[in-house]
Amino acid sequence: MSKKAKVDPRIKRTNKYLRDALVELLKEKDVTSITIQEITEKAELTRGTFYLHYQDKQDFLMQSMNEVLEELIEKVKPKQNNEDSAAVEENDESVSFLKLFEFIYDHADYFKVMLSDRGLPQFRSHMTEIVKKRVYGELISSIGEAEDGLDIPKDILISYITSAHIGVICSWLESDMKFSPAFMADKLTRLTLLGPIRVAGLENKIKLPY
Amino acid sequence: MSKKAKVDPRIKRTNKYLRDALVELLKEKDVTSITIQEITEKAELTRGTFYLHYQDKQDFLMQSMNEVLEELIEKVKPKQNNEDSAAVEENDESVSFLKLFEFIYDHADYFKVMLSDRGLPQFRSHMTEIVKKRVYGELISSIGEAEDGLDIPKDILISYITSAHIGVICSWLESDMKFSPAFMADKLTRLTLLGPIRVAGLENKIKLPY
DNA sequence: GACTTAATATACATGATGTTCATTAGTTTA
DNA sequence: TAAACTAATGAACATCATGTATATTAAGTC
Repeated sequence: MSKKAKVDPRIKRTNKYLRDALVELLKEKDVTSITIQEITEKAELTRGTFYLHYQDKQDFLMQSMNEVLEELIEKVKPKQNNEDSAAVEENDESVSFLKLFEFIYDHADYFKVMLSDRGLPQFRSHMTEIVKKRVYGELISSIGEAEDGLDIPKDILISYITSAHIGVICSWLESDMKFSPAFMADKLTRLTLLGPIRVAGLENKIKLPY
Repeated sequence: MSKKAKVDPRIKRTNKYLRDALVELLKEKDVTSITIQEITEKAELTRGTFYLHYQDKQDFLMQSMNEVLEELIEKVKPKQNNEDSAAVEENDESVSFLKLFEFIYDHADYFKVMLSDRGLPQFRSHMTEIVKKRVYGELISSIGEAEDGLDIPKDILISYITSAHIGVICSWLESDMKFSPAFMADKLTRLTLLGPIRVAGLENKIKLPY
């Protein structure tokens, strides 16, 4: 299983330049108004070189997005009970949310612009799918496949929790990561398990309609 | 106060044609790859006519978005205690969420594409701001301006709830409004007040880490 | 029916795209 | 180290969407 296929260093260099240029440009203007011209100029490459590697702008954007997000998926994936690594699956799920925040922290520049409305819209939906899988996993591991016993349609429940997560991540990025990844992962887990009102300590002050 | 400034019927007609064409095109391809050419073709207008009313594509998109969302804001705004309308402010907030779902239901085609990743990214953030205002209003009216007493940073709390709302709305649209607006508004309120786990009836089955 | 203004038809300059090909420069390997 | 590959460059070209301008026609207003 050849993990790395010995890719020409010039290609790696070119790709890096193009992606760095993209991130730089995204700080100034939205992805729609960025041209291939501008990207290659900032990368100090010829426009022809761009077309040597990508079909068009969309292709380029999707490939660079997928590269980052596949790395994220790998990092966030719960460890398998492999041959050597003995069963350490205890707090697996909350760990995976911590890893999520840590990864985003390490790529904050990129995530901040890509999740803003200047970024590639597909990035948000891809992120949402990734988080949804983790949320789903957390639920399943807690309650099993119990589809029916719920008092609320399952997809509404999952969408509520998932989207809440994305929103908290965005507001964290917009605050320039005022809090630590560990703090955020903890608060997010509590928000979901106890509900926003109880976590805020407002359960007495608020009028519950039932 | 002249509410309507007697706008030429030809202009109204043109605008309607352009916007209808946009929605049609958005069902097939994403907003980025739609050209002014295509819009005017589908609208059966000249390209010159487009530039008689809008500076460019972005201007057109923003104006049509704002028109719809300003109407939404008006509908969702809690009724003032006006001269005539006596104080009926009882369940004001949950009513406003119901109105939100009803409005979206009436414009489902538009909201569905605009909130998807084919739509205008600014539409999502604008919607988020609108919902955030309502969420904020609901909290304030329940607990007052109590900034400090919270066990969690206020902006995290608000972001959590707000984004959860948007997510539920999106999943509802994607399911082609499987449930009624009243059902959705009710479930959403319960999800927030009781928390997702309690609403699902899972508080016994799940391991609470505290 | 006269006046006003929106829509059309047409043309034009500009700029980004995507493709091609000969040439130069950097990597690999024999 | 020289030969063989292959990536990057430079330049040219056709195509297409954009944005602007203007004279003409059609629709709405008074």
